[in-house]
Amino acid sequence: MTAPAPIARVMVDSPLPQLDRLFDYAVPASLVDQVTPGIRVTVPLRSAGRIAEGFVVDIVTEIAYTGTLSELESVVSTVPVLAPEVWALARQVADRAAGTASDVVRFAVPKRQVRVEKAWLAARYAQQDAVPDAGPHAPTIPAPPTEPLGYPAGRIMASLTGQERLAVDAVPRVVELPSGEWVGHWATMMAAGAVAALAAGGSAILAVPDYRDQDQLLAALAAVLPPELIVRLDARQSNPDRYRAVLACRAEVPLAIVGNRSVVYAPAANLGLIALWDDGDPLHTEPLAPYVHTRDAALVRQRQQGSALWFLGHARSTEVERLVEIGFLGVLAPERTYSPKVVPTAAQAPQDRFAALARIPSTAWREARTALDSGPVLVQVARPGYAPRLACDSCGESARCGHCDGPLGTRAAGAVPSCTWCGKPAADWTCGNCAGTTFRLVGQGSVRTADDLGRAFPGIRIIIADGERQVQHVDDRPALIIATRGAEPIAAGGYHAVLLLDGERMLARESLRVGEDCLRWWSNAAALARPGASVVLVGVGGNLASAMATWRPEAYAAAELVDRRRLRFPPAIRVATLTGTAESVEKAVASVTGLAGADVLGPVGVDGGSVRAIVRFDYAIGAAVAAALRSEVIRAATTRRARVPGAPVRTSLPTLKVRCDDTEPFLE
DNA sequence: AGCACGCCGACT
DNA sequence: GTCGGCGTGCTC
Repeated sequence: MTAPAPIARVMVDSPLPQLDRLFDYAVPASLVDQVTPGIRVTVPLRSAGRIAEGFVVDIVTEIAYTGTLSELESVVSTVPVLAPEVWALARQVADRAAGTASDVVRFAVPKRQVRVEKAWLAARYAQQDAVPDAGPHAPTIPAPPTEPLGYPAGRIMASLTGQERLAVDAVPRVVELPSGEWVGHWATMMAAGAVAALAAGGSAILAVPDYRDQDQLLAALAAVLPPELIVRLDARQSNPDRYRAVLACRAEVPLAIVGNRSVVYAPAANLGLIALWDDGDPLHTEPLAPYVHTRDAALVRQRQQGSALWFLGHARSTEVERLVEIGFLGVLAPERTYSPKVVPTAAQAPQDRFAALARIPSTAWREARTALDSGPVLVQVARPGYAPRLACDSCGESARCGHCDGPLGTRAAGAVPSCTWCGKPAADWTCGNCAGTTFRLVGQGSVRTADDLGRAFPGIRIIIADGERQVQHVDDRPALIIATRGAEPIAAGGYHAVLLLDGERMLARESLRVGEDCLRWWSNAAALARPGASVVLVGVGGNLASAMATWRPEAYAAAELVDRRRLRFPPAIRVATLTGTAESVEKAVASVTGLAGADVLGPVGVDGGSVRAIVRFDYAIGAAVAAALRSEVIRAATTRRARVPGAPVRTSLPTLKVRCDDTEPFLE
């Protein structure tokens, strides 16, 4: 009796939706001992001639397919780069988003690096040959965290052993690490979660939105874990480094894996914790198809692998609030209330002449004046540069770029204005409306605010921190730090006062999420203040100001969610935007209109002759809607468009695009 | 994507 | 009769 011939189930590495399923191939005898799940192979596709790359995702002996099987063409390498749990994750994430698994696998598996693979294989065989347990470098698994960190004793460890899903209210403080570096308290909390996971025998995936956050987290981790247990995996690394990191994740020992959004796809087989910092930050939204938010990928993965799941933040996103309200997430709050002293201030005319000079209200000016006697003061502004906008002096029209029609701004006092879109300087500008040649400045950027404050506070050190001038840390000496939102440095010991200046301007942005975003920007800045320091919120009232003043961001999120439910806006429901030819969008709409719990807005015409429709659907029918839309995408990709006489024979543009859970579906 | 299969007009 | 046009559909 011969053993049944093995059959490899292969995911073809192609972006085509019609190839997004498994293909079965006979494993030739010459390759049998090399073929394992996760390896890269090449396979013939559609009779001889065409060779495609793919990943073996499974090896079976029986399949439903009754046709004649082709054979695997070759093994690209024996390194199992697509871990089984990552494949399962990619499949389900793609299904949920009506996308293709190979699009998701792109985030999980970097481009192949032969040198890195060879080094990894060599190290693995060396390890296998070595005497077991003899490694002098065998890392010691850390003991569970003992520091209470402001949370009830034992809760961190309990959440890991109980595989709890939690919204964690971060402590709005900065803390000093043993190294002398100051970081947000949240970073030490995430590090504690990682230590707890490792102590319980599982790896931790820690996802942060940007590199500044990542630096804080890495510093906090370095204080509690040996470096060999920390893996950095982010998009800023070179491809070889990323590839090395992905392979390193597959170690026997549990690891702390740190990175930005795509780290959620890291191949951690034994997963103890997935923790996300600041899930409301738009950087957690993947800008590539199928546009899956890190939060959603984490939710899928948590269910598949059964780890603990933490969403940490100062402000609570409406998405997390919804999950709390339906009982899917518990809440872990600090043992006592840590609230920054927030002082909402109307944008009243300043009485003080110095304050008038800087256009800041008297209250804010007084707070800054007092605080500057003893330490650094943070001033948060909305925009970088000098004047974010220019207007024609005679007719008042906004000044536009002569090349691309983008808005003009200035970067420094007296500087030649330049386009904020294309960057081209506009040396001899004439108004397109009235042919005027002089303009006036509109609004204040970080540089102009710094100039004004410099005059109001003569002799005070001024530091500007924005996208161009990155400043991560400042010391505890008196200084005015003018920072654009999200670029605030961390001050040793915390700021002695925080002024949030451009609230009105930030709120003027047209967005469904504008309130949430502002609350996030302001509370993240407020969390950099030292205990007892004043946080002055200028020119903002209403429930946003009271949410800040009472430090109850979840109350704001809850109220916001009530509105979204009433209006049937996300995240109360899910949405999918369908873009494409009138015919394909109509068909896709028809495929979901029969489902109870789905309704459609549009279609309406958009630029370029396409149309767009928005499907709103309840979470309960998400799988059905995504499946229906996905099959419409395949249909649109495989059936040829009806020929228009006289028009070009065909275009290679896809006739239907589906995007699920767009954050701003109703704008554009 | 590519490439084979298939069903209608000009050719030896 | 059949050679080849490209529209249609499939890929283990």
